[in-house]
Amino acid sequence: MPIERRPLREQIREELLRRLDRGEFTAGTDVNEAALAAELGVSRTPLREALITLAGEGVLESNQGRGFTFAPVSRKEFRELCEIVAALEALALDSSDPAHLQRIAPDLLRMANDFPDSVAEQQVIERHDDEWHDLLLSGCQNERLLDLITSVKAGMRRYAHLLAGDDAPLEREAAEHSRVAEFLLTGDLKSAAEALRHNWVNGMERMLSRIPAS
Amino acid sequence: MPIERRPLREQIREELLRRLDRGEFTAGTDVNEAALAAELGVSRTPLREALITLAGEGVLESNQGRGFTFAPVSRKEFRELCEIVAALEALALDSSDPAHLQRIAPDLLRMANDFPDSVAEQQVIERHDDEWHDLLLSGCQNERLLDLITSVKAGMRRYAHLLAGDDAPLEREAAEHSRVAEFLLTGDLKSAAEALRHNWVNGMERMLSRIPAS
DNA sequence: ATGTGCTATTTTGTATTCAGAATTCATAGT
DNA sequence: ACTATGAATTCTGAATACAAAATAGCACAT
Repeated sequence: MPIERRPLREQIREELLRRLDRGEFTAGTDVNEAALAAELGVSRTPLREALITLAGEGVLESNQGRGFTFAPVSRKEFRELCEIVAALEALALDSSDPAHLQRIAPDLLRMANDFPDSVAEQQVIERHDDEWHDLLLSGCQNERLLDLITSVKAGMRRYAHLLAGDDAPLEREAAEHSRVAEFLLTGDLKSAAEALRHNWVNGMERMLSRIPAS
Repeated sequence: MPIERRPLREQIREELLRRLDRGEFTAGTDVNEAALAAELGVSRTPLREALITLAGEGVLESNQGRGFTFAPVSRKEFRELCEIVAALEALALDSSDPAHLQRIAPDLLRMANDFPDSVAEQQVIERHDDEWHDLLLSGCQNERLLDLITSVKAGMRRYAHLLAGDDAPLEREAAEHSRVAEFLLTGDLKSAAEALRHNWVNGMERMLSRIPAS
């Protein structure tokens, strides 16, 4: 097996995203580079590099002379992000091999049905959801598109922990995933893409109330 | 007037993009940080920061221990990028205020008609095209989407200079812009979005032959 | 001629240092 | 008490320094 060797900035970026998932950073507050670097046990240089990429993904904002701040959450932005991801995943579906989609449809259906029960911790639920979407897009040949989707989703991680603890959405989510999978089974791509978009928009509406009014 | 004060990394990024437009960097070659920094008259730190953001936008690739290389161009990637931008601009149109679109439609039409003549230099043509698209999206409220489009388009700049010198596409482009504008005039958003997508896909097909076969 | 192992050089990745901007805090004046 | 002014401090932005990895060159063996 190849030994993993990745630049520090990437590891830092991922660690920061993990902490974001856990809600360790409150939106709107600014980053103290020296303190954070010390906490992570690295120097400011690779930390800043990670911060810059995160700023490019919309997770942080950078203000001249004032450093980086965790971008404030807002219903407006969350709506915007959902619309973007919906469009991008729909495009990815569009440019996937129909045969492949039909092949993975049973797996998608199975995954949708045995969704984690509501007592599972947030982390598990999210991972499950991610895996479903990853499988869904596994046939997309447009690499740039897949990268882009990953990047935009990173920008949504700030909202992840706000969802935690609400059970109702879970079954709903599973039902919608099933719907998408069923359309794929019958080869009805158009409807599948539509259902997928509906999943995002609907999921968004459900979560919206949990986001503090700007 | 407020004095402009922007971080060095942004200025460097833009300068690099400008040079890319002029075809000063050949795809596939790697960046020598020290040399480039010296040439730009800055230190390696802000240069690397710019390189990292450009890598995030797909302009560069970064390999562990080997630094940054200008991402190679390929027909496949160009096709991918066009599809993405087409989808994103269509979404932007979708989430624009119809009234505003109808209001700017005459201007869009005018701009499309007095496109720069074929002897104009590439720079002028590109600027004109950009302005048209900027105006088109001026009514889009989805800020994240606009940022994303800008970012993806940055990734396309590597292909800009490959197009230079071909006249035929020009009139064609103008005609298609007119079509979009006319649909907007009549308020037919659906068709306008369709025509816009066609413009991207079509423009792509036209340019494809100019890209060296991977 | 080809390949292997070693050394020297170059280049990246990270740490540290330095200068200047922003913020804070205290003080003086109203 | 409240505002304005200025020094002290903190923090960022940029430059420099250092360590480790990669590359290139060369001698030597096959």
